[in-house]
Amino acid sequence: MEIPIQPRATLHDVARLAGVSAKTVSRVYSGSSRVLPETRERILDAAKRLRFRPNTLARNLRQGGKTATVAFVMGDIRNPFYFQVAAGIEQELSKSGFTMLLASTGDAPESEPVVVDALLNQLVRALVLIPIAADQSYLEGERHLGTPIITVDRPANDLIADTVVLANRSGMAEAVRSLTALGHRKIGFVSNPSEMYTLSERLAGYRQALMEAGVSDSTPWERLGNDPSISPESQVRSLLDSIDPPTAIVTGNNRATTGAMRELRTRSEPVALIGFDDFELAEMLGISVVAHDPVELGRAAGRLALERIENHDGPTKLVEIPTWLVKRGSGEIAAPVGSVD
Amino acid sequence: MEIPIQPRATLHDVARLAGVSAKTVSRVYSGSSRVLPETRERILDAAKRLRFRPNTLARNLRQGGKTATVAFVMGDIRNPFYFQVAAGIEQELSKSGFTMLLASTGDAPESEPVVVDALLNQLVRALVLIPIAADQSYLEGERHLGTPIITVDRPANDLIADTVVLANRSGMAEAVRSLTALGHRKIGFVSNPSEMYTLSERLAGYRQALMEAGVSDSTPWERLGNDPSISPESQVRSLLDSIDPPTAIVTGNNRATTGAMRELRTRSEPVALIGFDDFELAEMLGISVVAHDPVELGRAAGRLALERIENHDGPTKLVEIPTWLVKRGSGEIAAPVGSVD
DNA sequence: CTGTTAGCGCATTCAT
DNA sequence: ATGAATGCGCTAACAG
Repeated sequence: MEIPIQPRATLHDVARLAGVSAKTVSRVYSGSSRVLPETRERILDAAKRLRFRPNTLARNLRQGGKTATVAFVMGDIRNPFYFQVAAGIEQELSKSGFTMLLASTGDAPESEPVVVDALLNQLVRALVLIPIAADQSYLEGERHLGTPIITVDRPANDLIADTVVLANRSGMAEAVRSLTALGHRKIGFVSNPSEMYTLSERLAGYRQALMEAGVSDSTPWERLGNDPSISPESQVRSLLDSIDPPTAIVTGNNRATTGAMRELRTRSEPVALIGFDDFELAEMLGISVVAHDPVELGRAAGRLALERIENHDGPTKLVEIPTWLVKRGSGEIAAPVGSVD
Repeated sequence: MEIPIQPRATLHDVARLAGVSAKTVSRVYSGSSRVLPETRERILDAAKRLRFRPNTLARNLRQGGKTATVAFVMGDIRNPFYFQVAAGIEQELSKSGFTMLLASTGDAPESEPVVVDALLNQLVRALVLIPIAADQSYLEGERHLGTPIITVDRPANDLIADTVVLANRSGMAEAVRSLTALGHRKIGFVSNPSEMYTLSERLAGYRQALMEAGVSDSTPWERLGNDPSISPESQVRSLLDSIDPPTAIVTGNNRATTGAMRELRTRSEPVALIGFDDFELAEMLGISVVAHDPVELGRAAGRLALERIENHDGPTKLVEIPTWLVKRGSGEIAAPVGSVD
């Protein structure tokens, strides 16, 4: 790296070398107004020789302090789900020439405002956020400054903002209905600790579908994992070992599905299983799931951000990304005859 | 969203309201020099009332056109491997107050220069790149302008740059040695089309270990998947159906491992299998793999970027991230007696 | 400890 | 079609 670092050329340097004024060079790069083809040539030539690259900072400053970036703040950066979302956002933004600034809160609620603030200082044009703090009211000020705020995967608390969520409730309800249609009535719900909002929505969908099938109290078969130290496996175990074990199980998320599979593998009873969230080897393993497209979640958020940047007005939007039931066998096991009391 | 958007306050607005000069306000926000506690109070108070947020654009411009951002350009944004890398980069950068600008080339080699250029226009302080174009010489100019360039996962072509790669060769060699130690000599190498560099390194490690075990020509057992339309399954099938089938198989990457598993499941012959790249359910499925930490790959790249930003000089660095063999059963199947001719 | 002057690199007036 | 002044918001360099 023995590089003789040369200073960065400016408009003026290019102008001098090309024998024109700075403004003319500026015109070439803004693209808008017309420049004589031959002077343009001379300028581009000079720019190339000087490795000129217009200073976005200065340009943006002059144009009213606006950048072409959107911030995305997520929780645990290792969670593949969030990265799929990030992928979607980036995909959508790049179509419009925007770039994405990415940061994570490391899943620490108290760091959310800090991280968000750091990004807002970069003068982003919009903020996409997976809310993790208890409360997003600290963003109220920024919102009044005209920065569009979009939350993903769950709504913000104490803040008006556009939101993109999965069809958690209806997706889970569909899964449970497919089980009740096969005669199941005793259906376990297992979820390891997960974010409150999505869990409660999925649980609501589960209860609703059971209600429709005539099961009014499903609490005996619910294992909600409020205690993080209890593994999904052990929850499934407790279900199956109970006096009145379920004939089918639905899980509230990816991790719970894996845990359930692990436990069911050690059992001989045929228990139907439908998971929430698809995963890579689910097809090979024949696991039925409520699938969805996390990338689409991101794309929707990206579009929402761009729309708001274009036009700040209009009512708050709530976008729901569809889920769909993928039948791969594990969920298509009929209830044993006589299993319904 | 019926927000009465208020104009953004500037230093001067705050100064006026607090009854001081702009510079004093500036001092409060730069933090460096001392300001009388009571004036500081007044200023912070005024700032809060005006929802003041220092304009990073202007600040950076004034301070020499430098931002606190690093660009990361990756190929296919849906590839979880790259996102793990991104996670590592972000993790490391955020420690030093830098943020990451993220963009993807959508795996289209011809778009790499375009995407890179867009990010460089944002005046990033360093560029981390997963090279995908045939040639990175187009970055020579930027390098001379002092922008550190770090490539990840594979070296750049025709460009001097710091590089972080996996220990592809030694990792694969270790896996193959563990098989030869169990008596295997006929070991298949299967890889679906993957990036040239990593594949050739892993192949080299495979060949080297076989050489050590006295197998000088392994080509009959190599299935390199240069044709994207040929699935790993079919390659494994062709191996097992050959006149002299292998007693063990190593795969060149994640996808090939899954494919191999799929095919081996349909077979009765006990064939040892070791995959390259770990995956979520490998443990549950008992698949031995050459594991590595993609996040660490990113962290190393992030550190390298920060080092170079601090100090541009010094020799080009090549960092190799270790891999390790995880024995879960599938690779610990001894060769059948008499399988060595 | 605080204020004044100047200018970062560029684009928006208004000229010519 | 091109050029000259002016200022975006902020901070370095100097005052005082």
